[in-house]
Amino acid sequence: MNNLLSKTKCLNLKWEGHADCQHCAIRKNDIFADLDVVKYEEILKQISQYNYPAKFLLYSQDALATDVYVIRNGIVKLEQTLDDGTIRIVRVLQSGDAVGIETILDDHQSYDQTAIVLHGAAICKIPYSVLNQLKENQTFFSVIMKEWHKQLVAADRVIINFSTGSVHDRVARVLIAQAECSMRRGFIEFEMLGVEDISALTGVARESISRVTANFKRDGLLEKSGPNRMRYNWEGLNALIKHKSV
Amino acid sequence: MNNLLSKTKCLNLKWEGHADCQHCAIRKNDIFADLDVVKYEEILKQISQYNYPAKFLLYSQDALATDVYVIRNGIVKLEQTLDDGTIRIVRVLQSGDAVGIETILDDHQSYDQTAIVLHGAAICKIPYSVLNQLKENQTFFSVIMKEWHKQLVAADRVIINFSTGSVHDRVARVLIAQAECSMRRGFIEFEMLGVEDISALTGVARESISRVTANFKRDGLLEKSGPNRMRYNWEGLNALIKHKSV
DNA sequence: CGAATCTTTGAATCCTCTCAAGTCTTGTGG
DNA sequence: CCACAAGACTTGAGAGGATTCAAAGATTCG
Repeated sequence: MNNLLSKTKCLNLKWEGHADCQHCAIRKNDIFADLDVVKYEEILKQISQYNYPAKFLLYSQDALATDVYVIRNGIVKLEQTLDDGTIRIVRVLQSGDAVGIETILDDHQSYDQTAIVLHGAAICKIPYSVLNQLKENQTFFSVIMKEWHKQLVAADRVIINFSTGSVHDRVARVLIAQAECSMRRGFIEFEMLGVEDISALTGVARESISRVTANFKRDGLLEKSGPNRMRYNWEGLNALIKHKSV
Repeated sequence: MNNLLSKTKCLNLKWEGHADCQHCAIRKNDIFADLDVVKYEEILKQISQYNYPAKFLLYSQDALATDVYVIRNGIVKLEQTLDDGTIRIVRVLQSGDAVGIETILDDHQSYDQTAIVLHGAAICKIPYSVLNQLKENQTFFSVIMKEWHKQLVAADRVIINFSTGSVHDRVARVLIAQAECSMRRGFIEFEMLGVEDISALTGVARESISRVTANFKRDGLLEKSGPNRMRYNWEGLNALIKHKSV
């Protein structure tokens, strides 16, 4: 545990003010899409927005669940520690996703996982009290359903794409997922996950991950383009998977 | 796909009448825990209860989501087919769990997985129309939240317990989960999952599963006690895992 | 009872892990 | 701004584990 804390950052948060939900880019996916304007003002004040640095610990497993976080920009991992101390990432969440959605459960217990920011992220923090006020709202119901659903899809992705098949395939699928994510934003390069994280995401030894990515680089599928940044070869990466499909 | 259908059963359902929610053993976990009695009667009529045999196909991936099923008794697997034809079980659901909960999403799309009954199961079938009527209800909100949460816990269990570590450990954890399930009901034996299913649950080759279970039998941890039935050695099984911790 | 399906077992190969050492990065303090 | 230390990544070699293909043995169900 101390070990974990020593590797994560916890201080010096940049306060970005109250959330500007009116102009939020992801508001179409947002919890506050159809609230009436009167209640809107009061509720808004309780929501803060921060820029979190990489490795920032949002909350840890078993801590009291007090806030739901909504990712405006960036990536957050949810990880769980096994009996033998192994860490396994159970989902990777992105722009528009909710982090710590179990806060909304009535007997709002503790968080199920530890949430850590992967790449610098802009995140809104929504206290339980706000969520509680909204439970009467009709549209809130369906929006929250969708959030739960997104969590499930993310968990299933870890099972199907990242925990199945050879190490070669798993890593290829992780990279493709990363590339897809930045392709959507028009980039041809992405911030690389650390070997440690890919290992925790795939359940494969660090060294094995390293060997495979090294091969990808030699084959011209990946190319370093800066600190922690990779330029990728989209067709090449996808071909790795496609070839396998009988 | 045809291959799949040929292995599942679809016919000769025994109609068990409208659900008897008043006397339902799992009603404390049930969707209808706190509904007022007036609406109760109308809604009840739309819910059917069946006894499904093993291997029964409840619905398949991509079929239109029309009903949520609630397991009163038995086990249901949710599986997903990968690009290369591999089948992976993404969760195993039990008494009290909801199957096909994505039905409740507003744009009620298709099912995300294929649902197949593992061991004979008593299941209630709840049409979308019923769910839709209930969305106004306050307590319905929190009950449904819990159902989503249970799904996530089940998915995480597959990642952490069944997709991590050596084949030996994964199989041991599958057996322990099965044993736990029947221990809760006071039995010292349980219905064994087929090799095929354990394989799809752990992402490990059938033959490897077989080898490991064969060893468990030799070591006196498992003992055949009937067709598909196993008597288990609780301490022995758990010791397999405990020893590994640190 | 027999056919079809599912399970067990063997042997060889391939893959992945482990341990260990060396290289490269990153962040910090002088 | 450079140098150093800590941490992260790469690489090698050997051992152990898992997969594959193939064939024999059990079970189940009609």
